[in-house]
This record gives sequence, C-alpha cells and structure tokens, in this order.
Amino acid sequence: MKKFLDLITEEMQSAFTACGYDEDLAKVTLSNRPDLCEYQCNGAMAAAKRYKKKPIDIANEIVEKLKESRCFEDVSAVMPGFINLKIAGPFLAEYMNGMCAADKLGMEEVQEKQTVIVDYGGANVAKPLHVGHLRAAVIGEAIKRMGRFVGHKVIGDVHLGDWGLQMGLIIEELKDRKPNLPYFDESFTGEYPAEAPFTISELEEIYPAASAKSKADPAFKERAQQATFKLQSGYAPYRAIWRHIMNVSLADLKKNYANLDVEFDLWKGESDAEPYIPGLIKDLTDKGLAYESQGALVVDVVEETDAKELPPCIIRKSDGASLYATSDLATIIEREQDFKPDHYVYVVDKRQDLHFKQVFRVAKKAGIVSPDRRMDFVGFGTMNGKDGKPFKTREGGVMRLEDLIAEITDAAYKRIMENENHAMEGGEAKETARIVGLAALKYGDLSNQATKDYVFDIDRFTSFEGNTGPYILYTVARINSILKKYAAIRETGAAQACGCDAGTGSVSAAGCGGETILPPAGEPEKTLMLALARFSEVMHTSFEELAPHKICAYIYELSNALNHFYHETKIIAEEDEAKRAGYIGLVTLTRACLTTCIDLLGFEAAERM
RNA sequence: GCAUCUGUAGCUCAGUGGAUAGAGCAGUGGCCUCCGGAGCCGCGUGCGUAGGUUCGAUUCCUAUCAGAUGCACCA
Repeated sequence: MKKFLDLITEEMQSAFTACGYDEDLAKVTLSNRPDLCEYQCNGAMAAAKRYKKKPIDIANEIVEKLKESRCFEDVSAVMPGFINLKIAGPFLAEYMNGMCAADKLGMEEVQEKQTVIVDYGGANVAKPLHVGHLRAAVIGEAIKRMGRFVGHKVIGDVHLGDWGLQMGLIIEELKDRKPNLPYFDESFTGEYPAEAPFTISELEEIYPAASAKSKADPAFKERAQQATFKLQSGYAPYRAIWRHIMNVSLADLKKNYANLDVEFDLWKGESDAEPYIPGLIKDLTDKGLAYESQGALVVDVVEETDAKELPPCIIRKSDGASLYATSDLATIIEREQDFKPDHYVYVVDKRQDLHFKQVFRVAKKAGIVSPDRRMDFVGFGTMNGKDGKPFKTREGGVMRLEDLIAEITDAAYKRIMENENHAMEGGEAKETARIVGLAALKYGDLSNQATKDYVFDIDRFTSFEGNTGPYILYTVARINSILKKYAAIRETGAAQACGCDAGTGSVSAAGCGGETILPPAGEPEKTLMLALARFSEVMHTSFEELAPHKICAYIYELSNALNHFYHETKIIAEEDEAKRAGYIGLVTLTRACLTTCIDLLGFEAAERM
C-alpha cells in the first residue's frame, strides 16, 4: 500500500498540474490548525512568486479542481492562500481496511534493501554495565529493529572494548595481587590452567582498583601500558589471561543484555580488528596519508571546505601501541570485507563526536569506504539525575545497570499490587512488573531526542502517568480487555471464552480480526483513524532520521486517540452489529499498530496490568 | 583560548519558514446505574538577548549571554 500522505499528495499534484503549475509545489503536510482542517497545502503561496499571481487566486483554482476528489470531503482556500483539506470518511475507512488486510499493516518496505551495521553497546570487558551503557543499548536496539522493519538487512554489533589499556591495567593489578600465578613466571613452559584465576565479582573489583592506582601512580600506569603492548604483540601468557577475562566477562555481559531484551548479532570486539592493523598502517603510509609527528603516526583530516581546524587523527602512539582510532578504522576494514555495509550507524556517547568525525574522514580519504558511504554518528547525551548532574547512586557512585533495572521493576511491582481492580497473583505480578518496568525505563529514554542530555527521574518514570511507557501499555491492556469480553459475548456458552485473544495480545493480532471498518461517524473515531493512517509514514521517517522518539510521540498520540474514542463510544453495547464489528476492527487495528511500535522500541506489552 | 552541542510554561520534554507554538508533571475544577478511573473533560503561564535575510522567523544567518562537552599518544 502507498503511504496515506503520498496518496493525498498525488491527488494534490494532479490538481496543480491540471491548473498549469509545477507539481513540486503540491506539498501536503499535516495540519497545524486541527480546528480548521486535517491536512493542508501551502503550495499556492510559494507558487504566487513563481507565477506572479495572487496566492488566493491560485488556491481557489486548485480547490475547484479538487471538488470532485474522492479523497476529500472538504477542500477550501483561506487567506492569504492556504489550502485546507478534510479527508473523506469512506476513503479513510477504505485505507483502514487495506491496512488490516496487508502485511506489516500496509507499510511497504524500502525499495533499496541496504545492509546496515549498527554499532552500539560499547561495553567494556571486565567492567560491569552501568547506566552509561543503557542509552547505547536502548537506542541502538530500537534503531536496529526499526531498520529491519522497514526492510533493511541490519546487523547489530556490540563492539566490545576488549583490547585497550584496561587490559594492561587488569593484568598488572592481577600480578600485584597474585604474583605466583604461572602467567607471571617467565620460566613457565607448561599448559596454563583452564580455570580462570578470578571470578566475575573479583574481576569487577580489580578494574576500578587498577584504574585508580594508575592515576595515582605513574609507574604503575607505565607498567600497564607495557603490559598492554605485550598483550597486543601476542605475548602468550598475557593472551592466556586475556582469554580468561573474556570468558568470565562475556557470560556476564550476555546475561545482562538479555535482561534488557537487547540482542546482538555480532559479539565482536576491538581485538577482532587487530589483525587488520598492520595492513591498515602500511596502506595509510604507502598512500602518503600517514606521517610521523612528535613520534606518533598521524593522518590529517582537515578538508579544504572547512575553515575550522581539526586535529589530526592518531593512528599509532609513539610507543608503538595502537589505540582507539586505529581499532575503529581496522574494524571498518573488517566490516567492509565481511558485509560491505551500505550504511554505518554508531550509537555512542556524543562526547566522541570528534573522534568519529576523524575516523570517518580517514576511512573515506584512505578509500576504505567510498566517499559517499553513509556513516552516521548517533551521539547520545548524558543521563542526568534530578539535580541536572550525571546520574549517580545515593552514595555518589556509578549505578550498575542491574541495580537500576531492579529498582524500577520493584517500583512497578508495588504499583501493580496496589491496584485493587485487577488483583494479581505473585507470579504474574512479578512477570508483569518486569515488563512494565522495562517499558518505563526504555520509553523514558527513547521518548527524548537521543542527542540531548536528559533527566532520569525515577519518581516520574515510575509514576505511570501521562507520557510514559506504562500509559501505552495500559492502553493495550485496555484493548485486550475489550476484545476478550467481545469474544466471550460472541461465543456465548463456548468453553473457551477468551479463545481468540489468548496469549500476550502481541503482534500476532495483526489486522483487525476480519471485521470491516466503516466510515467514521464521529470526531473521536475519525481522529483515531487519521492517526492510524500515518503508520507507514512514521515508520519510514523515524528510521530515516534515526529517531526512535518519533515513534514514541506517535504511539502516545495513538493511545490518546484510542482512549478518547473509547470514552466517547459504547463499543460492546452498540446494537447495530455492523457498526459494532467496525469498532472492534478499528480497536484491533489500533492494538496491532501499538504492539508493533512497542516491539520496535524494544519492549513488550503485558496481557493485563 | 579554540571548537561542537544545547537554551521553548514553575519542572520534564515535543514541534514548525507560515494562520492561535504543543504535551506530560505539578496546581486546580468536573466525570464511575456503562466495555479497565494507571482513564476522560476543563482552567494558567513560554520560544535566552540583540540585530539581519524574508511577504512572513521560535525555525535560516550574524553577534551576544548562559550551560554542557571536546580539544594528539585513555577508550
């Protein structure tokens, strides 16, 4: 199915053409005056200049041409030259029924299927996930799912930090703590133990200790740098320790990401790019791009077009070790080789803006990727506490992601148990709390523009009122309840009263249950339909702009429209059977839209709450 | 010092080269003989400042103020 907006725009274009005006002027947009119209076109005012006519005259000509259109029930020209449009009910209902019958609720997939790499996560091995990793995981996961939904081949890569100085720090700290381990005995020639010399909790304690020590003790830092270099050069004992670190840490990371419903296709890390580094350096040197400066190997990234200075990109440190930019570039080489992506998306803290600008430029300059390759840096802002400063625990430390999830799940649980109308057993309540808590957490994050800092306010997110994830989930639960009741009435006496809606009430219920949606009879009903009609448009633009918050805004609007409609309309009590069936179809379609969007955002809806 | 990003209602956030800038929270007033009141319907206040481009600027440009962040061997 074509997008609803495209259908209207085509209608407008043919009117412009028929009147002798260029069709590129016939741009239709959502109305910003809902009291006057539903859609509008401002093309007549733009045309006025080009054709040297009064805008209102042009608008009137167009309106005359559109009088017969089946798309509109009302078209009017208003001073100074606005063209106001109201959608015809039958046309709208027809579109609704089309959505019900089609795959993906009538959204056409993109014509050019691209391979997209989404690099998110950025977790560091040996360090617990903390709130700083939350945004990358949540935003990246949403972008991945959105891209897939519109038809791209999207590959999510966690891109672990498993190769940098932190490894040297851990090795040196381990050496200080357990000097008798065979890894530190240079004369040791046997097999290294299969068992890791530490547990995950030990490991999580070692890194911060080592990091603090390196700041206070330059000699220790020096040792760590050497250890890092040795590891990178292939020194067997350190490689053995490194493998232990990886094994212990990965298991823990996978568990934590799974708790967030975040799934990666690739568990690659900086270490995987390491084999490509020598070739990269040689290539950059051979092409004359890399040169020595103050002992380090650097590449200039300034372009003639930018007047501003941009520091060169360091490829190799003066001590010979590689660093951040090196492994990111090498990773691009690896990805080109493995996937030939058409589009790269990096979901990383916005403070790394400059770094990625440099990396992208070097990659293009060196021909690692073609100059027109789309490379997006989705830099997200800091998650702040209510005081506007970076989010901390009450004690002032960094909050672990597990603790944060536990806290919000707990708040959701309390809320569910307070609800007297829908008393739940402990087991169901617990699972529902997990779902609601995650929705609160993710929606709270995703409903903000990614690039901005945002205030994470546990009280607000767990209050479950207004523009929140739980409100959206509530709307879905409400629909589930109606449909269950409707099914029970229809199959009076049937054993399985809720047969047709058993399960989670999730995406399985696409379409509108085979009912025919009728043209809208009232304002609330029409408003709901108009919102539903925008579905495909929203899906495409949200991914194109890498903007999950647009999906949030959309489902909030959809939920409001549904609740308003619900309040104004007796659905099950409607006596006219065709009308009632139409309502049921409409409500079912709304649920399908909501649950589809919720899934793209990376959470799920509970059957009831 | 240089650069990047951000300044919209008391608070947290949307939004657009156009007609009256929207939500939520907080405050306040209504609505359950009726499908879920975690809901619905009301009520108030605002585009950091100053210029410019434009028929029209909150949006684009310049300056300025304020905040955040980044500026070669951490990742």
